Amino acid sequence: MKNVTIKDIAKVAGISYATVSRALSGSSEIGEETRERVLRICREMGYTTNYVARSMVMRRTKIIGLIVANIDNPFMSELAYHIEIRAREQGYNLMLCNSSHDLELERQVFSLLVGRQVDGIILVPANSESYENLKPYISKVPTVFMSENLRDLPESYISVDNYRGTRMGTEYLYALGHREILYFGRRKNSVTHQLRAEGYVDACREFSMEPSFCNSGFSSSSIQTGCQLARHLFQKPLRQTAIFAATDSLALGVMEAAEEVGIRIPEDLSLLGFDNIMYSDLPKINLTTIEQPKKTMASMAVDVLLEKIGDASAGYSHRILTPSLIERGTCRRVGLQAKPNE
Amino acid sequence: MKNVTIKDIAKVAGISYATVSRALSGSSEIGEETRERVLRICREMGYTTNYVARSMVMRRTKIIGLIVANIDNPFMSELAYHIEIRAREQGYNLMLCNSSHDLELERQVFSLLVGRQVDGIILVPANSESYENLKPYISKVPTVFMSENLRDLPESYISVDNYRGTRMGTEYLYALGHREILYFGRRKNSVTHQLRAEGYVDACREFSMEPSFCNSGFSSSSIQTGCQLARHLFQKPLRQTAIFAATDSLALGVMEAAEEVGIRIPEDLSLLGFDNIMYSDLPKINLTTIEQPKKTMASMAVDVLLEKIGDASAGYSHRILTPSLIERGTCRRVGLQAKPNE
DNA sequence: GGAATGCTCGCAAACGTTTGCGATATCAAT
DNA sequence: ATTGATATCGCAAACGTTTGCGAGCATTCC
Repeated sequence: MKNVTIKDIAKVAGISYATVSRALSGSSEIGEETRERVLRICREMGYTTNYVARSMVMRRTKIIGLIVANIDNPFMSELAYHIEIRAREQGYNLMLCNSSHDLELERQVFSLLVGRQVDGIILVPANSESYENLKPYISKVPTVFMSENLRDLPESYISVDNYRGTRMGTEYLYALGHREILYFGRRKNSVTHQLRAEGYVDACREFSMEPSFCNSGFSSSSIQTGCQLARHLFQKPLRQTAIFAATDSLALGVMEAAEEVGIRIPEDLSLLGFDNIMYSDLPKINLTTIEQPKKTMASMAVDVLLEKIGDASAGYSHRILTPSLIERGTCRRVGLQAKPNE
Repeated sequence: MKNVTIKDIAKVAGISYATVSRALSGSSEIGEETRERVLRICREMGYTTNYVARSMVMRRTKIIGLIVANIDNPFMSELAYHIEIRAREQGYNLMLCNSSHDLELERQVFSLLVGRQVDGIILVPANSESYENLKPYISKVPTVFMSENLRDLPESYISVDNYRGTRMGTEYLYALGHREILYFGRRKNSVTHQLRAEGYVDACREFSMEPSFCNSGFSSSSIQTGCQLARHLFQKPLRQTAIFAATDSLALGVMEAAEEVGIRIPEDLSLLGFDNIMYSDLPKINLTTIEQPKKTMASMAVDVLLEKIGDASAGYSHRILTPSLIERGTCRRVGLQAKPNE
């Protein structure tokens, strides 16, 4: 039942176990015939290298930790998929943890991962306080932040240009004729949301529209929270002709609430999302949205992380990817109704 | 930069490092005052136990491996979420791998995980050949199979009663007045699909309906494959009044294709799914479906696994959970049209 | 022929823990 | 005072690798 070790191989081969190690590691300090003999014996005896022993002496585990708020969330799981694939390509395995949007838990799993001696950590922060919260631990292991970009963060992060995304989206809605746009679901404790809100506001200013908000007091942006928020919103008639949701999930929640009260999308109300999660593409959903290039972000995150792992003296880098508009069916052109000042 | 070890603590405390270890492990073979002094110093110096060193000597890593086809898939990611939470509660971390529905890759990642010395593996098999494919490796590490239940499998697995699920669903459709039901998207290389198909067939027999199939040649059940299949199906008029999709994802694909050709659901065609993924609950989707108790399955999977890890001599166990019908909006009562034999 | 070089390979330390065993000290009991 | 028991702690081995160093040997060069 005991696994066959390098010493067992050495014994049957009649050589020192150092030589076996060299045969396996592809070292040049070994004769060709002995190498082949060793490899043959390894195959016959079913040897597999013990990574924890190797990690012990090499002082690196070839494991990277991934902390997300919750892996059941189409955005996170898509990211995680591509991260795992990319990491494995580079010889790394993934250790997955859910922070459940809880700062205390996030700290716990983070220090757990450094105890695990992971070579690096990819973190999708719970919220904007994550950095301060993790500061003492972060110096212990290369870390790259994702998605939630913390402004002026002295650590590496990967994200889309959130500001540009909402700006682009707002311009799009303006071009469709909308003059009153509600920004829906802004969270206070998220810099990502902050930036998105700013892009929206600046675009409004540019077109001399009055920005208006429906803020969210929830700690996460799920369909449920979106629905609750929207239900409340729909209790009184809406003067805006379009809703720009901070998140696709929130937009789905808006759809749900709209359905309940009989508001038709896009006939009565245009709806624009952000993220382009997998299900926004469903024809029944067909949500117009701002896309985050998730696969690119994922590969880039592991590449940046590995770079940092390879060169500890390297500084940090911020990679901001450009979002793009995915035009589908939830935004409608509206006639310009006469306004007092026109 | 170097992490503080148990020896560093011993040095400043002026004691042997064995004593430090005992203080940390909560051993009774140590004085109360020294324990407290050691713990204090550990806190001051920021000591964290090195899990790989511990794993080395303890000969267990407290890591469990999770292999799924692809984590971006609402069913898998929901499962993974609850598995990770449950595992961490029990002191285990999760190492995640995607097999991408590929047997060769599945074998690769499996042996990678045993090399990682994981204490056990939870496997959502790529298909029905997975067991044969992994047989030589499986003896090396406690394994529990999930979801894809392999009939007569001499290993532990957790799954719903797929047979009962489709049987229940078919009965439901029959009760709604449907007399011609198409089973959609059966895969050949999946026992889960096999069992679901059997439940459907037996229910048909019971009600003397003629079973009919639209088989899938694809290796996975995604929205895309469902849509392609359904597009082809919808080229000629359908005599059936209801479609029982083998999977919610497939059902979503059917919706997509139906939308394209103008078939209304449920007015023109009733649609029943299986799995109850998160997005089936969206009001725009509102898919009637057979639910798998995913959270229960997840907790049970780690519990069964840990049991097996704790007692190596334990045999295997099969846990079959009962599915339930979630009645939503895609199945419609139909009038019984006069049939020749009535 | 001697030295220098290059190629293989073995020796042993090291990575940071846990733990069985033995040593010492303390204390109560006889 | 001697013994025995008990509590506390140190010593050192062990887990399975990698790797610097040196030994042995053959080859080559002057």
